[in-house]
Amino acid sequence: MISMEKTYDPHAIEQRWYQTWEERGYFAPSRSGKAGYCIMIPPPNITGSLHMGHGFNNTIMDTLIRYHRMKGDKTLWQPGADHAGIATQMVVERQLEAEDKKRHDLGRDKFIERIWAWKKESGGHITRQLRRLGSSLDWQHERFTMDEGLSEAVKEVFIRLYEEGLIYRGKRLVNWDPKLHTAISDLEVLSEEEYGHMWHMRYPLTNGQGHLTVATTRPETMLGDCAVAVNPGDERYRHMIGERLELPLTGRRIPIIADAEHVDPAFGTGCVKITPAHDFNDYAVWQRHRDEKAISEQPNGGLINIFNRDAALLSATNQDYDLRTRNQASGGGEFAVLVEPAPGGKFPEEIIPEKYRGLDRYDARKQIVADLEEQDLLEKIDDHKLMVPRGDRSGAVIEPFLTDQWYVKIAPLAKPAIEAVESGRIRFVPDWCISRQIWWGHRIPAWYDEQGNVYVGRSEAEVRSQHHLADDYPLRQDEDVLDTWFSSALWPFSTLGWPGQTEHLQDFYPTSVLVTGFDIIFFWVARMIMMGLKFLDDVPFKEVYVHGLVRDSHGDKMSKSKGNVLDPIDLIDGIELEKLIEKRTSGMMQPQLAKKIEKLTRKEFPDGIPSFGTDALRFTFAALAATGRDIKFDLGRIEGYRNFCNKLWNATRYVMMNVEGRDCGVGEAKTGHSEPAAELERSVADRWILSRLQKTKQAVAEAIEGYRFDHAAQAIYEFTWNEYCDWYLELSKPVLNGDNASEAAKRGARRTLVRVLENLLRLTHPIMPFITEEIWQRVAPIAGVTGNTIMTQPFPTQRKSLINEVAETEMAWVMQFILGIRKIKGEMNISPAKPVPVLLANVSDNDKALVERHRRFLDFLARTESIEVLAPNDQGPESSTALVGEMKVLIPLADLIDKEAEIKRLEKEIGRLQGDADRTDKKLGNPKFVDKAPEAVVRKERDKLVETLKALESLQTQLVKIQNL
RNA sequence: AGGCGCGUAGCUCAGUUGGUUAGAGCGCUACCUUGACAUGGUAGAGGUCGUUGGUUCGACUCCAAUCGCGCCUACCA
Repeated sequence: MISMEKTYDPHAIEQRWYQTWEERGYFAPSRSGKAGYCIMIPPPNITGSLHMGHGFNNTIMDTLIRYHRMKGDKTLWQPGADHAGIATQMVVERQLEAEDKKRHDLGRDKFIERIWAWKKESGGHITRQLRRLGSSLDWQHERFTMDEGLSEAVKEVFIRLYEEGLIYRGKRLVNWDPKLHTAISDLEVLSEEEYGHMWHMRYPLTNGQGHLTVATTRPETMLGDCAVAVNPGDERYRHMIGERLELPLTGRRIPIIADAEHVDPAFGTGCVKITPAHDFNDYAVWQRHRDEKAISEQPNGGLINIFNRDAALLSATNQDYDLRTRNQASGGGEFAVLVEPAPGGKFPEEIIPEKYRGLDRYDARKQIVADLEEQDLLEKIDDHKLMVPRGDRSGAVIEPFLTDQWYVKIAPLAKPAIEAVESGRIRFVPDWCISRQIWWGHRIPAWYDEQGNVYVGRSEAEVRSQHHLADDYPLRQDEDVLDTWFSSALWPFSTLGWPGQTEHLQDFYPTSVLVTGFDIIFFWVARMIMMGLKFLDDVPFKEVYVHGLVRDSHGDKMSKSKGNVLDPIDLIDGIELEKLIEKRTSGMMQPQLAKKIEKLTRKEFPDGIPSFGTDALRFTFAALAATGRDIKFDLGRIEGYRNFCNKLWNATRYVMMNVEGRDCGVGEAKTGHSEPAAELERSVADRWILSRLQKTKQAVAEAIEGYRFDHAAQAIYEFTWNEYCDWYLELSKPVLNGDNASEAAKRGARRTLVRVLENLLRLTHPIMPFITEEIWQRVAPIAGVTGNTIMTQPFPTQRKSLINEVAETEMAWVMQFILGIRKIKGEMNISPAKPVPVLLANVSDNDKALVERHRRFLDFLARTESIEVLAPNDQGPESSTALVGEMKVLIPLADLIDKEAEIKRLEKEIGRLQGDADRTDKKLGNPKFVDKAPEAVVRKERDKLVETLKALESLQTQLVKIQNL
């Protein structure tokens, strides 16, 4: 047997054990298990690296998985990653940028090759980090959303939805990211309040009767106005409805229209300029009024697009012109654009005065404001707070933009999902825009011919054969790819082999639980439910465990720009201060923050971060995982749990020291537990700790089943530290080392020591896999348990026969005795090591028997010099007093005890008891209480009062005695 | 604006269906290198449970109002 170091060192064991587990295939689902238990990992982005949220999330999942695996369930934890379309493309584009290249220089195929190469090289980063957390994921079945199998599932879903008319292509306003040149969904847009201005602009009436003033936050969009709307009930403007205005700077004439729905007379001037191609609300107004002659006679029916894909004003000289014509010919293509001119109409850019063509939107704004000012058409500029929508990836201000995109109809899909969740009201989000103008992702399985007809199919060949198209008939595949979330929504079944009818699908769908944070995930969950119900007729998971966010110790969200990010790996391995600073300040978007971050970091971690090990980190996450609450991650907490690991380690050292090579009364090893091989005697301590263990097992199992990982962690912590170590190990010492203890008693103690420890390790393994495995390997053989790994040992179950209330009561007496003496010593400043003579007064027969039986425990733990039972009426000499029930434990004053101190001590105790007695007395004196409260409660109060009064009397006589000294 | 959550010891958090003196860890104070562990041991100080009102014999717990903080959703040109 290798000797154990005095201090637990996680590094020596963690990676070694993980490798062993993985190599031996322990993570795979058992062949034989009973019930199926399955969790899908929320697939992390391949571009990602592990953050605290992952740490927390995976700790919870792994705890559940290990628990169920030990319970004998057929358990699968499905690993994998998300291809993260936009994020990944951006990473590789940035690399190209460093080489002074653009993705168009490479072309689509080469660019995608390059992404795959990047994935091969760097995509494993996060999965390596997941391994460091001890996550027992079934790596043999790792999946990637761009895998062949998953791509099949994506295509299959797309086609089936298309065939049912649930996927369609349409021209709509979308959220356009002018930097990434793609549409994004509502969920990828983050609106934040920013300070801006409100421009009040005058639009002159064409009849020369003055003007209307419109207020806007975006003056440059006026070039695309098709009307000004007022509320029909607004007295100020009612008479003007139908009149025309001259749209400044353009020479165009636009109507005044009435729209009650959109226009709030109380806001701004009560007049709203309508720019249908660049504002979602205006678009809705336009749809309501498009058939009115005054609108429809506007250029392009009033739907006037003024921007190109960079959100600069259109210009015939820029590339969009060519792109657009090409797109019209191909019926789709790389950039599905804009508004085609109405027959005989103008191209959009021709509507824009030449002066502004080609200007960026913000340059155009400046110019237009200046020009309006010059013509005295600018009434005023107010400061104004507004919500500015930005792309969550690029940070660019999103432009509502008119394009052709693919959509999924949400309402018919959501309906069964809602019924399933019974969540009642969910807002029907506008249909889900699923096409993205990027290259990395699942390409849309649609082909166009030169007439613009659309063919959807699994492949070009399939399309040709299905529609009887000749081989040389020109077809061109849609250039767009699907939103990454489209494939994520299929994750719970695409990973299991769908559309094939696989064994995995049989065993593990629907999965058991989805573990996820609040984040954006609501929509992901909703989409998984919709897709699951649609294609498998069943929900994708039976339960959803939603946990909070991991924040820093002050409750702030961790973010790179705040410089308060903690890396779970740094907590595991530790990191030096300088390295931590370097890490926190490198690659910053705003380098000017670096100084502040450095200062903050130096203050908070003057010595860097020490190494805590994975188990301590996991235990911390578990202990902080209260439901519905964010986690404030406090280093003090993880330090405490590192110490806990050390405590467990050293308890083991003690046990090993005492049991190794000795007779532990363990017979032939069987599965589960072994029977005693030789005669053995169990002390009250043995019976007590075994009883406590049974209750702890139950508490831990119930806590895990109820997702109360904090309760599970606390139960384990308390049992280990406060019961097993503080009391039981100490109580075992006089037995194991005592000359007068029988061999049978020693055997009993050894057996209990080692077997309780072995149980405790299995109990703790789901939360702390590494240390428990390491220790278990040493302890199990001695405890009479065989097996290659703790991972597949049965989770401990309560043995009712070992619950022993008598032993617990008896131990409570022993503990009270010992605590009483320690308290006197502590408060009287007597060294705990100093043996004291003890006298007992008011002793019952039961007390006498207990003293006799547990004498060696009392002597050892209370350090008594002698224990003498006084005659029934003998109150003994002047002493310091503690009560054990009605028995008085006396330590004679002699030279040991300070009289004044003892008086103070007694007075304090009497005061406390008196308050207690008064309170209870008052309660019992209230007839309403006695009448109305349940019998049991009243009796309890009565008993309590009697007890308190007895104790009070006892201490009072003691006080008088000492005062009279 | 709507919805949800949270305010308990200096700090981070528990507190099951209302019923003894509201608990733990860290921190703090005093003492102790006792043969598993100083990443330790023993003893101790510290809370009118955000505020106000109500229900009740009894409220940290239930109800209402209010203050403070956070999140989600939506959004007015």
